[in-house]
Amino acid sequence: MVFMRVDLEEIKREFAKFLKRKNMKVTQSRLKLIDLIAEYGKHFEVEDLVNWIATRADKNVSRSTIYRTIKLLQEFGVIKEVIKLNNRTIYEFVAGKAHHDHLVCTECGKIIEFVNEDIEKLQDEVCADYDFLPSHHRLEIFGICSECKAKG
Amino acid sequence: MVFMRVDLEEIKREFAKFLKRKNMKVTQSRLKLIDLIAEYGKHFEVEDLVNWIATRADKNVSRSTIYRTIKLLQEFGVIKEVIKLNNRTIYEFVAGKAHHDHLVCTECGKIIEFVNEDIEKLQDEVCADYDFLPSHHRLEIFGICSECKAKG
DNA sequence: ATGAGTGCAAAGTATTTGCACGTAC
DNA sequence: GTACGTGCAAATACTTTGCACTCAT
Repeated sequence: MVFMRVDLEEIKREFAKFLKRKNMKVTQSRLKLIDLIAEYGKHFEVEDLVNWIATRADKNVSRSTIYRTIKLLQEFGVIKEVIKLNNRTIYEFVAGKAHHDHLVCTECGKIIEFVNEDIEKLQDEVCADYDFLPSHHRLEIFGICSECKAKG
Repeated sequence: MVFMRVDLEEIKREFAKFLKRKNMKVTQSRLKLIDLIAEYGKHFEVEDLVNWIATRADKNVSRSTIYRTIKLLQEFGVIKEVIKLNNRTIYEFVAGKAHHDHLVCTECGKIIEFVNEDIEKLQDEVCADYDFLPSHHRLEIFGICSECKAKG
């Protein structure tokens, strides 16, 4: 269980505003899903999340609604697709976190986050060179983590 | 039609060696696929490639063999997964090319390649900091390209 | 009240696999 | 000759969608 430093209630209030701006309804399911994702943990795959939620008799949200809401939460910005490896997509709950990139251990699957301002700056320079207007980016470095390296 | 500067025959000879090293057979299909991918063009999605190949009565290779061989070609290093966007995977024929990263226009789908040695160096530094042994990486910057920006 | 949201099951995509036949070695 | 590779069709995995019912406004 990971405790988030962010205020979930605050996120839900902001999400409600976001929905209203889009003339969409503020439903129980949509708000519940934020709680559920926060409780589930930081990184997740949709399928695992769906199965986990299915075991919780109290807070049922269906597979379709989960998929539909995840799209909204991505648009809202509280969730991001972070890793695309093989055919798996790993999402991340990023509320209140600065942008960061990832080191992915191909041995044990561990995901290490890092921030490097210089890399970000260089990316902006590259974009400027190509007259390209960046909206977001994804940097994944695959390899072997310290622990797996030690194990051989 | 993109003309490759690399020598396809040379690549096929090397791929044959690679297969022999793995005690696998050097088959017509496996070699043909290299020609077909080179002819098809630089960036491709498997499904499009499969459909295009299906139209060529002379050089048929089945969907299963294409999927199976693409894995081998990735392992061999002549093909890379470059973009993962939505549920599409775009592969790239990278023979004889230096490593590079991509700017992806979310408007028109155009892919611009760039190389930035400084970014690569900084990545190595990050890995060193985390005692992480990198094998490869993928950097995708999404945004609007110059032309689409001009169009509004 | 009414139109958007939900859950279900069915339909789509993309990819993998089991099996009988074909081919490289 | 024999094991590996291939093509086919079926299976799998993930995601989307049509529809009847429900709920937010």
